Amino acid sequence: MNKSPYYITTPIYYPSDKLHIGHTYCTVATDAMARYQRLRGREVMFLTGTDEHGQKIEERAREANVTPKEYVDAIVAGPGGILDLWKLMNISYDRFIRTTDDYHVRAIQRIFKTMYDKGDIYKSAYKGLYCTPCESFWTESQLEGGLCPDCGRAVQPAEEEAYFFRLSRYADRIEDLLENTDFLLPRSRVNEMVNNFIKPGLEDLCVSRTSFRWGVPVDFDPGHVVYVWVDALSNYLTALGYMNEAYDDVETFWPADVHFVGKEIVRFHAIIWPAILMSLEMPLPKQVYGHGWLLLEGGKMSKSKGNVVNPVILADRYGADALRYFLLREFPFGSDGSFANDLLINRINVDLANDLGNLVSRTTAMAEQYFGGTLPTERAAEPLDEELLAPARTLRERYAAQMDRYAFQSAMTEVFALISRANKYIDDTMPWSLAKDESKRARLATVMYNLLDTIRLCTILLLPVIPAAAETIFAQIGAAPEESTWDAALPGLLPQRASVQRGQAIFPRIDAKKELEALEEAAEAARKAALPALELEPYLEEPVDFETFSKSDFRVVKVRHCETVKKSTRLLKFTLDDGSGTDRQILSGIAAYYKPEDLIGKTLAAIVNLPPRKMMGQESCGMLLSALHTEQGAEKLTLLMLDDSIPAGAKLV
RNA sequence: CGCGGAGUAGAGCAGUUGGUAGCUCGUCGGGCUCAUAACCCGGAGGUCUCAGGUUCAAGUCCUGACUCCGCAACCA
Repeated sequence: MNKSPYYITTPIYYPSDKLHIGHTYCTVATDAMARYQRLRGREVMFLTGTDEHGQKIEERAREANVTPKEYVDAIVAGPGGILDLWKLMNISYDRFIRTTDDYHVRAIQRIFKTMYDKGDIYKSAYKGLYCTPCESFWTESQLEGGLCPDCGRAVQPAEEEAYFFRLSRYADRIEDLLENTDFLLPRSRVNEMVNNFIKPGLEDLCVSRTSFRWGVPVDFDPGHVVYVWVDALSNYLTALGYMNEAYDDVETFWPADVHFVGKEIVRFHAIIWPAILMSLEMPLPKQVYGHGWLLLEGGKMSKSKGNVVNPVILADRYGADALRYFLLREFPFGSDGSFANDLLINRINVDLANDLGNLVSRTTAMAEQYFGGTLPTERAAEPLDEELLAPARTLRERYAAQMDRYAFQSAMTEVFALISRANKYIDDTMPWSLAKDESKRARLATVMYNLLDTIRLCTILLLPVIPAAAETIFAQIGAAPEESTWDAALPGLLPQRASVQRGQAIFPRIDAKKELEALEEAAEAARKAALPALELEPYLEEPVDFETFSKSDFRVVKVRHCETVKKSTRLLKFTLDDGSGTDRQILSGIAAYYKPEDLIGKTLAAIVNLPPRKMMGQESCGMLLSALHTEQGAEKLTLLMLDDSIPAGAKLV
C-alpha cells in the first residue's frame, strides 16, 4: 500500500459575496478525496482558502464604507461566512490560506522579485480601453455596445505602466505538457485549452496594476500591486512555507497530487500556473482536474438571474451528509449537471432513506428481536450467501478504481449496488421465517451476520462522502474503529459476536411535496432579504423654473366619500371637499394600499388644476399626493395625510 | 467556417477500451411483512437527433446537417 504524502487543493475562492452551491460542490469533492486518501492510509494535506485582493473587493468595501480587510474578514470569518459554511459541511481541511495573511504577502513579494531577477517579469506598458470614471481597463470583448459595461460611458484608448510575465517563453513546454501527458483532466478540457489559447500564441501576461491599491505591493516599485495571477496561484506553494517561515512542508508535500478547479479557471491552472512554476524552477503539480458546473434550469447559476442555490438552507434541512452525497452521486464530476430541488429530495429518499437507512434499520431491528442484540457464534452457510458475499469481496477494488479516477458518481453507484443486493438478500433468506424455527438459529445468525458485515463494509467506503452518518452506522452495528478501516473493507471481519445498538433513523424519509413548497418559500424569503432595504426614485436632474412650478395648484382636501371602482382592481373613487363649495371627484390607483372606509374624513393634499381625465369611464379632476418608496423589492405608497385642523381649500405653497 | 460540450423510454440521467441498451422517478401487475407505507420480483414504454460511412459487429469510431448550452484572454 502506498503511504506517501498526498496534497490536494481547492481553488481559493473570491470573497466578494457569500459562497453558493457551486463552491460547495468543489469543496465537498475535494474533501471526499482527501478523506478517501486518509482512509487509504496516506498523510494528507488538504488546502483551501480565499483570494482576497483585487479591485472588485476594494470597490465592494468602499460601497459598504469599510476597509477592504474588514470587508473580507466579515465574509470569511464572520457569522455565516465561509469558515462557518465549511464547518457546516464538515470539511476536513488541514490548512486555510488567506492571501492577506502576512506570510503569504511576504512570500509573494519574494516570488515576484525572483521572477523579475530572472528576467521572466519585465516592465512595459499595458494598453487597453480605459473608462476614466470607473478607473478600469476593459478589453474590446468586454464592452457592451462599445461602452463601459459598468457605467455605460465611453472608453478611451490608454496605457499604463505595468509588469509583464514572459509567458510566451514557456508556450512549447506547456503545449507538450497538455497534449502528451495526463496533467489536465478530464481529457476534453485539453482541446479547449490548446485550440483557444496556445495555438493562437501565448501573449505575455500583465501581472501588476497601478489602478487600484488593494493587493500585494511590489516592494521594489511603489505604486504597483501584484495582479491576481502570481498572488492567487502561488497560494498552493506559500501555504506549504515556500519562500516564507510560517510553515516547512514544501519538501513533504510538493508537488501537489491534484488541484481541483472549476472549468472556468482551468486556463489559469493549466497554462499560467505551470509557467510560473517553470519560471521558479519548481516541479509541476501532478494533475489539474477541471470539474463541471452545476446549472440551474438549464442556465448558468448567477446572482443577477436570482437563481443561486443556498447550501446553508439545504444542509440545515437535510444534513450535510445528505447534501454531500447528493452532490457527488448525482453529477458526473467532469461534466456539467442540472441542479434541482426535486432531484435532491428524490436522491435522499431513494438511496439514503429507503435503501441504506432502511437496510440498517431493518437489520438492527431483527438482530435485536431475534438475538437480543448480540449474535451467537454458531453458523450455517448456504450457497445463496455467495450472491451477496462474492460482490462484497470485490467491491473495495471496484470502488477504488472509480475513486482513483475521480469518478465519485460511479464509486457511489458501486457501493449502492451492494446495498441493494443486501436488501434483496433479506427477501431471499426471509429471516422472519427462520426465526420461527428453533432448529434454524445458526442459519439465522449467519444471515444476520452477513447483513451486518455487508453494512459495515459499505459504510467504510461511504466514510469519505457521509462521514458523520457513517460513524453513527458503525455505532449501531457495533463495528469498532479497527473494523472500520480500509484494510477491514472485506467481508468477514466483523467480530462473530457482533453486538448491535439500534438507534434513530439515520436518514429520515422526506415528504417531497411539503419540502418542495418549503424550499420555494425559503428561496423566496432569501431573495427578498437580498434585495435592498430601501430604494428611492431617481432624483431628477433637469431643473424646473419657478414659474412653471407656481402654476401647480396644490390644495388641502377632505374625503367626503370613498369607494372602489367597478371592474377595477387598482382604482379608488374619491368625493372630496376642496373648499370651493362644489364636490370634486378624483380617481386614484391606490386600492392596493388603502381600504376606502379607512379614508373617509381624512385630510389629504391634491393638485387640482390638472386637466380632467377619464378612467374606467369616470372623470378624475386632479391627483392626490402620496409618498412612494421601495422596501426590499416591494413598492410602498403612503397618502400625504395632513392635520385635520387645516380647512379644506387651503393652498399648499 | 472562433473554440468546446451536449442531444439515449413520459421526466431526469449513466453507459470506461466498439460486442445482447441500463438506473431513478412515474405507470401497470405480483410478492413479503423484518423495516423509515419502506423492501423484493415482473410487465409496458427507446429506429440511442438526422443522413451517410468504416466494421462480422456502432449509442460508442469517421464525415456532414440540425438543435441546445458554455467559453471567447488579463474577468476569481
